[in-house]
Amino acid sequence: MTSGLAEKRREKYEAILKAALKVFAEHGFFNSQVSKIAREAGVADGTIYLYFKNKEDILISLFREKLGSLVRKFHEHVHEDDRADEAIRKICELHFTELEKDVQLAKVTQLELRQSSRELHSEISKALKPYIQLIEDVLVRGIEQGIFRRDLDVKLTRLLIFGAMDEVVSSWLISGRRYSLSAQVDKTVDFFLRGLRA
Amino acid sequence: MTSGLAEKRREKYEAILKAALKVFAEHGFFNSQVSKIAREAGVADGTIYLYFKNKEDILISLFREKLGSLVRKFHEHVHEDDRADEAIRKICELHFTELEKDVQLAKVTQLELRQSSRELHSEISKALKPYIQLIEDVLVRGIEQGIFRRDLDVKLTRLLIFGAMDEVVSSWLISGRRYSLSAQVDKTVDFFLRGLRA
Amino acid sequence: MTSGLAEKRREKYEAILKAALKVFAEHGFFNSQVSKIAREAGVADGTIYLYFKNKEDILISLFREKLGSLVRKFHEHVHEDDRADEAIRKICELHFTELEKDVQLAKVTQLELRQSSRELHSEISKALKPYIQLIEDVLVRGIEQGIFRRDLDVKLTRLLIFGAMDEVVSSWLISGRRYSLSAQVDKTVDFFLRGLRA
Amino acid sequence: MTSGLAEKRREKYEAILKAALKVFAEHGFFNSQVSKIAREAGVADGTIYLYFKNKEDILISLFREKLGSLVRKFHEHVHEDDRADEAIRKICELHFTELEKDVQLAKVTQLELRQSSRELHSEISKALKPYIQLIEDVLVRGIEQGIFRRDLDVKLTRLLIFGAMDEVVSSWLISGRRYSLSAQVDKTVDFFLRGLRA
DNA sequence: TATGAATGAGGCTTCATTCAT
DNA sequence: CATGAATGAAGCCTCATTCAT
Repeated sequence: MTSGLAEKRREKYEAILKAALKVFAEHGFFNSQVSKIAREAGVADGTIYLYFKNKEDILISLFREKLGSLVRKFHEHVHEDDRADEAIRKICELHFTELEKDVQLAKVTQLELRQSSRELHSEISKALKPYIQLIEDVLVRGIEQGIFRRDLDVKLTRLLIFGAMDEVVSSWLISGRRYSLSAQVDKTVDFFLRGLRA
Repeated sequence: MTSGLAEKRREKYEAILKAALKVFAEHGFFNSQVSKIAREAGVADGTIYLYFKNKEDILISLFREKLGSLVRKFHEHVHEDDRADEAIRKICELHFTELEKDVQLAKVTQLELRQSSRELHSEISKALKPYIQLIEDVLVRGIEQGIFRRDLDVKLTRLLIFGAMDEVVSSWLISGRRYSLSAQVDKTVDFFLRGLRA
Repeated sequence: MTSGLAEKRREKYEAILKAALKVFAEHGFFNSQVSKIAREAGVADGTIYLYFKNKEDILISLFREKLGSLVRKFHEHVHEDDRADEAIRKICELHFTELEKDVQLAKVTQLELRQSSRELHSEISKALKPYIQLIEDVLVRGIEQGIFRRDLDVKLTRLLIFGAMDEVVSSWLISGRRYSLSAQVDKTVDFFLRGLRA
Repeated sequence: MTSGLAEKRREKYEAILKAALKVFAEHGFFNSQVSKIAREAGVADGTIYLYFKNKEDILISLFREKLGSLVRKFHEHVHEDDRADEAIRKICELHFTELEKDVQLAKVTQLELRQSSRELHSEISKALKPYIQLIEDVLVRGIEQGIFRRDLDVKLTRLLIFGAMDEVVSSWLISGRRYSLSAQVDKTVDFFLRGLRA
């Protein structure tokens, strides 16, 4: 039997994060009040501070948790022995479908990702790093497999790929999600692979 | 001699915007105080409100002015009879060199571009529209010139290109500008053109 | 023991109103700062806003509470089966003695009663209505009892009576309360009854 | 020929007062901005301060001028050899018709008359004094003429009369002037005279 | 005299955080 | 652990008044 106590704690922790995701997505970080998150989570204002250091810590934790589980999902679906071009397709597919499934996460990711505070920035970079790294790994593998060009600058190219996908998601959000995001996968991947192939 | 009155007004208006750019770049919109902008501009707090409706209006005006002059610069350098591939190169070159020259503008663009407030968002989208449109125009021209693929989705592709460049700039900023941004032009354009060419 | 929670809340609510009464009486609504009321009430500035929507709401609530309890007092002392002329005497007596007892209330009533803001005005009219109505009821009863003239315009006359008493109080306040207000009851009522009697 | 200079000055002085009357009547003293008065008067903000010490001085001057001319009008129409009861009728008639003719003055008189500041209060009392005194004079004369009761307390009764009329005007204003004010003269005077007659 | 741009003190209100229960 | 009332610092904005032109 797992500890009922720690489990209870974990549950409330997640309830608060879920509430925060909703509130941040709706109003943005600076226009979200801790009290609103508390109400949404069904706890008292003070309770928040038993689980998080401060308001910013909520956002950071949120990114860590959410991006962590996203990255895990990528790793589950992209394997070392996959062909690199298939891996790139898989990555783009996951990127678009996962954010299409979880609009709140998409909003927070796109709208709050580039906020201000020093601490925030480095934390978010840290949380994103494994994903960017995954893309780089695939690029390296593709070169080794002879599928991608040898002269690729993998550090630069991973940014081009991530940024391009990121912008497609942002634009889709700003448009009010008036079209299918996942329907953009094929054309996007096509553009990438032409840029990558040997 | 030309009207000293309107000129004086224009000068102060620009002094405030210049101060705002500096303060916003350093602290982000929500962590910037109007009083700090006033001090930086060498005017009284109240003076700000003779030139701007409120704090948000400063940011919006800043975008309008800065992006407006950027877009003008693009139009000066990219001509209708240019080869589309050369135009793409020119765009990327300007994008990187202009932001490398004006780090504060880069910071505000990257950090504040995706802020929250409804009004803000639509204003910024409006300000960016002509640039995104310019990219699209070049793509269309490229297809007409037989240089780019006929099956390009220009609406999607303009986002891929803009997003990729945008991410390179962001990453460069986050890195603390430890390398040359304009040195990335060649490899970036190479990647683009492979994705675009017929 | 009864609920200490709601009781506590009520206590603080009344402490703030009491403080507001004092401050408003001394400086007038527009020259009173919320911070001064808070200090007088022994609470933090922010606490005020846990009990009142804004500064104006304090004044409105003050009127509602104070005039409400005044009106209640009138109803306790003036009964349906009283002779109408005795009822008029009672009303004037209470009007003068109650305001003589509570100078701060008198000041706020006289000085702030006719302030500007739309909302304020209608709220105050609403709070005063039952009192003016009480006077009218007594006039109607007097006519029915055959004590007062049948040709009285009760809507007009209630204003004459209220206005006359009101002015006596104002003048007494402005004079610096250099004479007894309640000592004016007999002569005032005498004047009224001559005007009313059949 | 009168001095064109002083005349010009007088004209602008009155233009500002007229503008102030309009603005104060519409928004109340505390919600009226000096700049709004200036705009209404067609002068620059700074010009106001060439004619008035400060904002409060505008209100005080306004009262002095307006009440002064009102009082003059009363003196023109009420003569020493009139019967006192006719004089009372004349006073009430003028009170109602003059304020009915000049709604702005009525509003300022009723709404701003009892505002806060120390200086203001005493100034207004001073400006009102001659009018209240006029009523008292008539009362005294009425007693001498054997028309009014010998036992009248003239100091008190002048307040009752003024207050009653004042309230009728206020109520008429608050009602949105939905009925004729001057139509109330007969019944009002009837009430007064019953209270006064020997 | 007249202007009106500039000033800057000051007030209302919000909200992250604390702490007594 | 949980609560939520209370705190009080801080910021945006207004507007009476001044002064250089």
